[in-house]
Amino acid sequence: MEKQTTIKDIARSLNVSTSTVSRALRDASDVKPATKQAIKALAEQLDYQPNKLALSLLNRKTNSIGVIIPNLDYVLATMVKGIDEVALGAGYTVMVCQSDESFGREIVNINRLLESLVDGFIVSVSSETKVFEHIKKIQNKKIPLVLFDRIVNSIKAPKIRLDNVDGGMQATQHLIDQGFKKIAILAGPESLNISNKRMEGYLQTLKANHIKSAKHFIIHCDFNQQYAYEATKEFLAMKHRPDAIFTISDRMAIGAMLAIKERGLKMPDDIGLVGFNNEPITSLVTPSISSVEMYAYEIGKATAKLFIEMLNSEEDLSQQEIVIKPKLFVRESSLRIPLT
Amino acid sequence: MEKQTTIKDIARSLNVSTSTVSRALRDASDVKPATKQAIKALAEQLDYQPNKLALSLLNRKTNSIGVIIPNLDYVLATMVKGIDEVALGAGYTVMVCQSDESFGREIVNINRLLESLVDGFIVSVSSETKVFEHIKKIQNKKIPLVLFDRIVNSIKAPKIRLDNVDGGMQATQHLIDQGFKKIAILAGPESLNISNKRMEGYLQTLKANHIKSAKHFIIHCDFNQQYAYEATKEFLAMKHRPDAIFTISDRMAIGAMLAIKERGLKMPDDIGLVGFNNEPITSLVTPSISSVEMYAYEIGKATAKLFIEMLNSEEDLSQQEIVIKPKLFVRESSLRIPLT
DNA sequence: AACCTTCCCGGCATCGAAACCGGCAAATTC
DNA sequence: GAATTTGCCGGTTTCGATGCCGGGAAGGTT
Repeated sequence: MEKQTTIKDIARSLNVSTSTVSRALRDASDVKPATKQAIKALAEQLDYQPNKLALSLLNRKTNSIGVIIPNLDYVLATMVKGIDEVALGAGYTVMVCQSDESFGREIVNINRLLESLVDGFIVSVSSETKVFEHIKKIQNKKIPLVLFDRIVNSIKAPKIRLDNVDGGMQATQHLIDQGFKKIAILAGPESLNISNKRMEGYLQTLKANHIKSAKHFIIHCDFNQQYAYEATKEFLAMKHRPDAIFTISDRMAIGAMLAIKERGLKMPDDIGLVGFNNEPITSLVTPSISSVEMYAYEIGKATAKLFIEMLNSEEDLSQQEIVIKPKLFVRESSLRIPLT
Repeated sequence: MEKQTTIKDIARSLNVSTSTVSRALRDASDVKPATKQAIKALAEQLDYQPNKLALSLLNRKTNSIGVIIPNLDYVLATMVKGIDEVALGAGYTVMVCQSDESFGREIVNINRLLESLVDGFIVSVSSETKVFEHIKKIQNKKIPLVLFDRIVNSIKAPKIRLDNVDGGMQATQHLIDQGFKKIAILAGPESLNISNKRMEGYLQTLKANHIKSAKHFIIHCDFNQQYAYEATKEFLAMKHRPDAIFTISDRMAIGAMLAIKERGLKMPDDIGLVGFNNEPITSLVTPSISSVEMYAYEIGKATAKLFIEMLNSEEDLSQQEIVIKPKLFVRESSLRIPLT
């Protein structure tokens, strides 16, 4: 790494002061046109680029955003794309740090970026995260924070999330409408809000349809194909096994599908299946899997917009909560009665 | 954003100089134990964190790496995970910037990070990138650069890549061994090295087996399911259509599969199919698709390791090229003769 | 000739931290 | 008792860029 051209180099070469160079490059009025031109020409020639670090130090502003996410799966990668799109347009550089669903990594990542590297944080927590001191630390330092997707209710900050309850309701109501009677749910980690909300939608819908929910029809497991596969085998081994399964992610739906196929059961005749996220894979497997679209790209864009609004506005946006409506896409795995 | 605690605040509070505070916090020997303890206690209490910007400005070192990638698909996300893992362990913060396969975005991203924000670059180019001035700019500034996956031969820099020729050979030889005679290839953009190398393996293998290659059995198209779908329809509409297709990515293989199914052809009996990347989806579709594993996570880790080695070593590593061997995973889409 | 504008530019402080140098006092050595 | 060492600490400079203040020179006004 070589020494970059600085304002001093230009000043020395032309026998002017650094102040003059600075003024000339910023097109200030009080510089003699001839001097200004000479300075600009030399800056161009030497490929001068102002040192962002020096400016950040001076202005206490880095023009970058720290994005903390639990992993880089399809949904989050799509959200990051949305964030990126908006942030880049607004002149911000995005620092993506994934914590690999590890609480420790999440803390390390946040602490690193807290060292005056970013102007604010956009955070989605890991599934291991059960205490939130590291996130409150951000707020204690009065650094802007926006939560998205996997939000935390106990933290007062602007939030963007899917209407997960509604997603759970759409999926469950659809299964009921299709004539399924014994609907089980493969829920995610109990620590995650999104998991519980989707389950809440499931429970509410059962109740609204006067169907009793059964504890043994609820299994919590990690967002992981293998766990879902095994949990589904549990379901299928029951004496009175469920006739439909709602999984709160598509990866889990895939695991469930494998277990169902292995058992020799047919979808949707023997058993129905609905997933969540509407990943491309759901329409590629056989049978194709019904799934709830969560509009990840839009969530990403809305998050970045809200974040930038927060930076520029004096108002307290911490009560703000943007809720995106999901939409069920019906496919073969749950379709017994043709949709009208 | 509030003013952070600085070394000066501590100095003022305790009526010592900033130098003393600095020394105390770095555990230098020549500070009176009592003073040192008082300083440390106050620093702890005020939650003092050294300002990274100031240090970076002083030391000309940011301890962060710019990772420029064309998108965040499964393979690249996996590679980024590998890079992250190693970089984090070595004390570096990773700035991931995806250019969304856009040449313009790639330039913008690189220029932003060039403004003294990173100690070096790890780059995989976009499919639109045909001139490399922006990458040479990095080198002109003598900033460390490592290329990975989608490498550029004309640039002299350490490189980590898959043995793409070998991957193409494994796939093609396998199809030949399975009795396929008329093997077509769905190649990627002609501008991309990885695409051409995989095709080179295909051509070499045909030649080695005394099979004539046919121009109309080669179609170039973007890494895109839809394009692959349409290109495959072209193949299938031919009078003497191919009896096997090798696609250089799994997304393309999926597109091909859809076209094949639509035409009512059976795999592997009517037509064989081999993809590339070994994404999870290949084992989930029906029939499952044979694919070439490229060990993305390992490539990511190797890349970060080489990069860090480059930073710490005086040697010229620009001739270094690490080549990872791929491995074909055979599945239903191409298996006519049981493997022994 | 004295005064005032206007134009142009340099000096200095600032941001936060650390390296370097130097100085004062107490403790140790001869 | 004088000389030297050691412990402890402060001042200054540096990194790159900008903002503010002030000042010299040229030109115009009375």
